[in-house]
Amino acid sequence: MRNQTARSREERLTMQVVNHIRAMIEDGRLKPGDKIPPEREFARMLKISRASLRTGIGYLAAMGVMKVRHGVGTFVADGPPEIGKASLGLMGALHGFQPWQMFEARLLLESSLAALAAERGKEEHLTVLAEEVAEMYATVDDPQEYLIHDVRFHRTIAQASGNPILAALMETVTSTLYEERRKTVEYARNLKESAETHREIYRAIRSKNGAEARKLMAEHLRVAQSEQERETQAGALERELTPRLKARRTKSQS
Amino acid sequence: MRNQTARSREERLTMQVVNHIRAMIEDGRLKPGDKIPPEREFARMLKISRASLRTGIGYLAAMGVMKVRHGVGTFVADGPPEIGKASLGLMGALHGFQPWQMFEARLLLESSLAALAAERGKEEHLTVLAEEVAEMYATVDDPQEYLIHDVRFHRTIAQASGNPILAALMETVTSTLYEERRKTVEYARNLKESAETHREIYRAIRSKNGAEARKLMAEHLRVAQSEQERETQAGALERELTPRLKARRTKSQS
DNA sequence: TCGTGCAGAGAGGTCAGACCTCACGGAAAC
DNA sequence: GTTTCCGTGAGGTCTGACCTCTCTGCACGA
Repeated sequence: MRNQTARSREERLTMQVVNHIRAMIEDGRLKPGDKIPPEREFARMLKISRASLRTGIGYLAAMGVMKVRHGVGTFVADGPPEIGKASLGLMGALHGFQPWQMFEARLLLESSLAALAAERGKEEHLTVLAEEVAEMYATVDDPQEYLIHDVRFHRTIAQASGNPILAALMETVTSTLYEERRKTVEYARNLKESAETHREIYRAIRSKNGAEARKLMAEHLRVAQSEQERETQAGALERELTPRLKARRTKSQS
Repeated sequence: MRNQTARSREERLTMQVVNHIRAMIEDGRLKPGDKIPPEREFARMLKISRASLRTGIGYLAAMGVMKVRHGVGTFVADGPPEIGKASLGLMGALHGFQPWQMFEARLLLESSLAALAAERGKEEHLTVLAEEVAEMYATVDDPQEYLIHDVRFHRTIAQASGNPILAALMETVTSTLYEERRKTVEYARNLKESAETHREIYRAIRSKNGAEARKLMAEHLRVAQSEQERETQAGALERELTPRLKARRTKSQS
């Protein structure tokens, strides 16, 4: 990787930066959580201007591969993999994605994920699932808190499936839905019932019953979908009846 | 009545640009294929420096929402939606994605997509599918050309499913696999048989037999996976046996 | 008439360096 | 011991000049 000026005519500097970092990741010089050199220094090392380096880093950041923290530094992402998470919203606006399509995608992914988790789930995953279920029961009166464990439960199943790609795809779809849910979960009812359902899913996975886990998960998500629709409506209704909350400008409500 | 300037604390300029363009897309001022104003002019309009504007555009380009063409202009993407396509490779290097996981994800998505296509496919989609199958038969002796129609066939099924989100997810996974395939397809055999399989899938979809379509597609992809593995091996083997390709001077070895 | 080639305009790509803002940690003040 | 303040390092933004790529249209020659 000396001077590969040969391909310079084909590759913009942005891509050179991306490829350089990609190479560093591939041969282990960079691992999730690592910090890359300061921009000024790195730019000098690569013999390019800081502006160009920043373009490349911006590209990687947009894809979720790097995480930039103002005043601190730039790091390699270390959380659960997310594929083009931020773009789903944009693509949605661009191509007119419908909510039901989102749910359909989720249903498909998660029910299969549950089945895989039942087949391949390790003891450690089962433990976490059990804990999250317990937490759900314990927080049925605190919707926001409940939601956190709900999300974790589903995320753990995704991990237990043993396929990080599918897990990442699920994360992509779910995160958008989750944003919406956080605003409406206050209007939820039957959280107890919801916890009950999660427990059943857990039991199916624990007993390695893939078919059952798939079926329960699918059903759970169907219920969740109609529940979400109801909550959204309830939220909209209340906001209409009590506009005193704040004349906050709802920037977009689809 | 705080304007957007109030949020400068919270939102980096990059995001302002992204949100501005997002808004333009959402209210229809921008549609796929449209060209945005030249950077210098646009920057003046938004009252920010060209550098910042470029950062924002770079972000959108990275996510596949915009397409930048040197010397020509910047456009809103107009092809089939792709979610974080470019990032899959990076994420793979970062989290160690395995080929079998890629195939598993594909199998899951495409078999369901085929089932949905059987249920919802419109006449126009069926027509295209039929054409592609015909083209496949016609190009069994030209692997590269065959591949093109192969890809189109699968893409059309995705479109026919009526769920652009799932289609986009499939596109994300498949494009990576496709890159690999293009290099090894030369070593393919049984393209005729492959065309036959596609035809059967088409027939299942045409007769609105979702279950059958799902089953055939799943089977097809399993075969495709092992075939890919064989081709890769064949390719590697040949490259090993004939290292002369690199030695410029073909000193009459044949 | 037709084709070729080249120059100019428009638009994105890169650069350099100065200055702003933020996060953090250690020193000074209380 | 706790709190406050400020220096340092790192990312964020700006300016404006210059480079490179595309496309187009006109002039020239076959």
